[in-house]
Amino acid sequence: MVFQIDFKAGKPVYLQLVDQVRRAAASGVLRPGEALPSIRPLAEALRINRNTVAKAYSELESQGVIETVLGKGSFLTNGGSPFAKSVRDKLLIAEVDQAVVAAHHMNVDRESFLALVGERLDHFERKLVESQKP
Amino acid sequence: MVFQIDFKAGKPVYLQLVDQVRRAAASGVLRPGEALPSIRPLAEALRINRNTVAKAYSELESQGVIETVLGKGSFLTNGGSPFAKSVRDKLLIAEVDQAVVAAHHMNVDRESFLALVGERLDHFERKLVESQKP
DNA sequence: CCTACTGTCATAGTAACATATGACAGTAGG
DNA sequence: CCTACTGTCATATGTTACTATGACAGTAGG
Repeated sequence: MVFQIDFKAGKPVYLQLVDQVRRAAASGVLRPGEALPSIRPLAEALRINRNTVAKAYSELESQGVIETVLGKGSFLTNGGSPFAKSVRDKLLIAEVDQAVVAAHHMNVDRESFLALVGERLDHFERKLVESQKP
Repeated sequence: MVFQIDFKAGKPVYLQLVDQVRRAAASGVLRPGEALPSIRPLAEALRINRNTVAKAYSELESQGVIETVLGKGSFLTNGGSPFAKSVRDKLLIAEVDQAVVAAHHMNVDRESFLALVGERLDHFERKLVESQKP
């Protein structure tokens, strides 16, 4: 698992890490129960501070993506966020709406947009299958 | 046009305004050429600072959503963002990916997700039609 | 011209983010 | 037990993002 930090991205570093771990989990690159890189080595590899990685992991734990045990490490949960369904639905709708608004504003028509969504779904499904082969 | 600010949303106030104006533009609630609320009255109505509104409008102008004339006001452009197509595509893909990852992570399957996307497209198309009637 | 509106700029204070460092606590293996 | 690994906490520091305040500049109409 290789992570990548962009300092001039405008987005907070710790949130970049959160997103990438979530993506790795969603695409199957990281599997349930699997251990994440430990804080100190990962911080060194990414050239960022221990506390920044710790903050990202802490955020991921509060989102229910990982579980962390003092002295042992952090591990992917077997899936299923801790959010109530209604809350999750609202979050998902908000995400979808943002993409839909962006498409509208860029004059992307319905068919093109649905095609793009299909493409991206395929893209992640492909990564998921690949990661389960070897 | 009524805007709504949530101070405990975690998201910067000026970006909340940007999103809402973009949504209003995308859904047709605001039409090309139409004047936006002027900075000071809007700031007062929303109980936020004039400069916060000004910053939102400035951001919207740099995104090509509105045009603003000193002493006259700010107006919706007749559409078409100033971004090059490739840049726009990357932005749109990033938006879509974020929604797709969220869906994956919430164990929402492909069909349900596509159904949701269709729903939200309908939702905005409906608002667009409604706003063009009267 | 003057007043009332428009947006704009300069400045300053507060909060968030990231880093750096040191100390502490639990776990595993020699 | 001791050492080396894990995560956690507290504190300090610098930078940047955000918000707030007041002064400035262009426009329109009486």
